[in-house]
Amino acid sequence: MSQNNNPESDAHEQKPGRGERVRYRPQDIEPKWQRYWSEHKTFKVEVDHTKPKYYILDMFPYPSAAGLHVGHPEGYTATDILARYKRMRGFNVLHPMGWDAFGLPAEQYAIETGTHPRETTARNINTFRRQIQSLGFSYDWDREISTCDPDYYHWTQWIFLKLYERGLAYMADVPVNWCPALGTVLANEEVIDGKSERGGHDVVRKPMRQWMLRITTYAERLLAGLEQLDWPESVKDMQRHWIGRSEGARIRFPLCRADGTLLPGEDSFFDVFTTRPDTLFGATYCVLAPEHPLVDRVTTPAQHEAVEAYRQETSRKSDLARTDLVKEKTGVNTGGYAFNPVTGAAIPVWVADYVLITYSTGAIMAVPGGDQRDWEFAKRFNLPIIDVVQGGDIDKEAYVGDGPHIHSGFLNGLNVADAKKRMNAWLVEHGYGEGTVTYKLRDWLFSRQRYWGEPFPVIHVDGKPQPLGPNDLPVLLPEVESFLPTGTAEPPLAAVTQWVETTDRTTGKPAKRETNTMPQWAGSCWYFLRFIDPKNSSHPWDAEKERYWMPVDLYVGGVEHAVLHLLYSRFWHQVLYDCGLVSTPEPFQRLVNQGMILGFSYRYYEDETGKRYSYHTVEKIAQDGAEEPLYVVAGQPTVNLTIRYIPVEKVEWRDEKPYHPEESNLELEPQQDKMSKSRGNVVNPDAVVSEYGADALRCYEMFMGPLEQVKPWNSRSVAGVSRFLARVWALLIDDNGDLRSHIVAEAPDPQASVTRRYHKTVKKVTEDLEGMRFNTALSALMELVNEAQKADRLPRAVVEGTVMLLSPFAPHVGEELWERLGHTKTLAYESWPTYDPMLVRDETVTVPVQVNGKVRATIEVAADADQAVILTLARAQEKVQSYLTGKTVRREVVVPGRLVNFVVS
RNA sequence: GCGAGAGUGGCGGAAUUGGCAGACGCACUAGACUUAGGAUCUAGCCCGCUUGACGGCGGAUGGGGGUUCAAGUCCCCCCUCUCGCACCA
Repeated sequence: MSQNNNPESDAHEQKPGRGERVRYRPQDIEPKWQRYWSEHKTFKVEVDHTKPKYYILDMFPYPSAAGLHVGHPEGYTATDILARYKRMRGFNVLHPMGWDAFGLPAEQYAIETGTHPRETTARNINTFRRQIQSLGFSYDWDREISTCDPDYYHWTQWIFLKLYERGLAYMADVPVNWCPALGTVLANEEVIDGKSERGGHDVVRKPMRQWMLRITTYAERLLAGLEQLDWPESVKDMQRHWIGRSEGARIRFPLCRADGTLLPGEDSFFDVFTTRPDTLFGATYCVLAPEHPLVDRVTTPAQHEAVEAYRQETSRKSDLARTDLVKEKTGVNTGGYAFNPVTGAAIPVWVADYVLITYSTGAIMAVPGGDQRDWEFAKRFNLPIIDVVQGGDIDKEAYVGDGPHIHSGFLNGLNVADAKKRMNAWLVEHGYGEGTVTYKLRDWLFSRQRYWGEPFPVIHVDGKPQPLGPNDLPVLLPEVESFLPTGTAEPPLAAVTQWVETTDRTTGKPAKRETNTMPQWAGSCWYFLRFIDPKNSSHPWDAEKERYWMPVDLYVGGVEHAVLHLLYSRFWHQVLYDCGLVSTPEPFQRLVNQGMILGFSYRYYEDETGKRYSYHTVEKIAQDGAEEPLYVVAGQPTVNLTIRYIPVEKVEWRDEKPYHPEESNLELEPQQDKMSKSRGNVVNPDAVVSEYGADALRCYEMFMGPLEQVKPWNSRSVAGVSRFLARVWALLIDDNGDLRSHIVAEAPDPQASVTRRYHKTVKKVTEDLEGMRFNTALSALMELVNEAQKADRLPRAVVEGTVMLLSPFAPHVGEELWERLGHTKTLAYESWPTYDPMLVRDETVTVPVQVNGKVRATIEVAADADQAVILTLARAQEKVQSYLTGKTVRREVVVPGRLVNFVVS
């Protein structure tokens, strides 16, 4: 493997510094301490009932071929700082790292190159591990796990069996997102605007036999469980929206003829869901989704052709086109009728794609007077609109507000809430439906037609799925000849005949193995439980260890997992809780999302002929319904331009402005974008480590701004933080590499400003760490160091405390200085410094004196000076006098220790 | 369209929650030390007016209004940006 990026290789050839000064050299000390931690297993933990536990977890990465980018260490640094801080506060800290190692890219790479995904994955893991370890994180590496390891997926399969036992796993024919280019089915969340999330290939709908997990059974609990979690409100909201609970009623509409007589037959009806059962009197037509099974039966021969044509048309439409809001509503009359149970009227049944087969029953009753979508449809096709709730103007739009019901028989005069109750009772009484709850959440499509995933512990006997027993686990992933998709919907495993063909142990009958594999989410649904007991070969985890460590106290990761990973994990955890296998109903007590780190990119524009344009001459034209605007040459709207990027390192800078390297007068447009190869704005952490060291990278990532915030990477600022670490170094170590002689063993002088600053800093850093305000904690440390630089004597206690305060942020510097202070073992378990509350308060304070709210003078007073003293002193100020003479003092505001304000006129 | 969040110097960002706006850092300017500096140190650095200078005066937290002795912070209206969701009946 290439050693080019190894932080141990010395990029900075020693220019003999003047007089051979011994300076801060991260290249020397960082590998030294990383080796120390690793050899001494400094961060190895076990259950210890004498200490409070703290489980702090990072979302484990998918080890991609690209390696770590600077976004990863942001969250990892934050958790590492807290892990180190908590250890020094006496907590038994569980802080593990592992790999989410099954996944599409390794398999796609295998398809392209024939390299086994296992090899690619192992290589990528090694890179990731090396990079992560070069940053000095205090993980307990003895707990490292990988989801593609049979010792791990053994238990993923085991949990699947638990789900199956409880009736939560089943097979069904579902219209799935079939992606011909990838040769696989994608989950809804992997499809964006009708294209595959990865690669942007076309996706079509196709019915297939699939494994499903009944997550909908847990909808209510997944919703309720959110209440007790210490998570960002926005994430909870996203989950609530995703679950999408809505209360309403199920109403049965029998099919009928134009004259209102019912059609015969068991299946001559359809159900609709409505949140507004109170508006049933205003239901003037019904709409079935084009995919609705009853469409054929409802459609009259005369309308058959038109309906068929419409269904064909919609099936070809992408989801994007179907949900495009700007377009007009479309639909076709089936010619059939439904019986409005409350009015007795025969109302027409239409087919329209604004009704989605995937939500609820795939059919609606249309109340154009009370629903804007129905109103638009009714206007378009001249369907009747009845006003059922007073308060709006149905000539202009549907009225969705509250008000007394009209034209509604027994509901007349009631408000919406009462009318709903009344109607629900009526529906039950007459057998036409009932009040009910519907969720947007759908059952989880749990199989993929892929090779690189967990095999299902299932065989098919006589065409029926049969779970294997726990002793048959793990079902190992077999070797395959080719990773190419079979071209059909058949998964690659189907081609491994020897593996597929098996026998049922209990009956001896021939059986076939399930050839689908589990989705990538499976492994990440429970990895935090395996970390608790990663080597256990007889159980997924030990129950007592689970009781000790769970729940995860703090979970840090990107917002991109706000819904899916976090919802799926919660679902599995609740099931495991019901099985009595875990002791907490929720897995992650506290969640924090780190903000994305952006990179500066530099763009220009190009037309078809290759002519380049600067952003000064380019105009953006927003397009309806499209994400990206159109770029044209200003004044020439016909010339369509393409965005081009110049990689950061190739940009030419003149007068602080970026220019094209080949066209020197072409000024580039600086932008802050998500880091990506195509934009040429990716910052590689290895490069930062080799230039400035891991401690500087860590500190810079924290110093950039609040953790949760999106923020741009600025390479020059890393140097500033690196200088700070060098100043800390120089504060303790002289040019010969010895401890500075002004560091003295004497007790700190409580009057010395550095002592007071130190105590304030202990307080500030401690509070900021508790509140995860790493940026302000670091600036407080910088202020302390600036102050300490001015002192001619530094008490040892202050110096040691300062090193300890800094050590969670810059652990290598921390350990090295700690050692040079004469200590022989790691500072990782030293007691966190404390402060003296008396020394945190200044004895005297500077108080501004305002006249009419403008500061005119400041006075120095004792911190506890009373109002009278302050006022007398304030009045005595010459400057204040000059503003008071000739004026009447209307009011005197004195906030002790804060300010004085004279209100005069 | 709906929901959430955010707008503070040239830049990243601070501001004890209503009390001196701009901490800390970057960039920049000047100086010192240097054979050298993309090293280090010292000082300056929101904007405008004014002063020979010390200084003085005024303005400023997206825009407008309000409450208050006092507003970046609280209230109302508007604008912009970011991120989710998006025909969910």
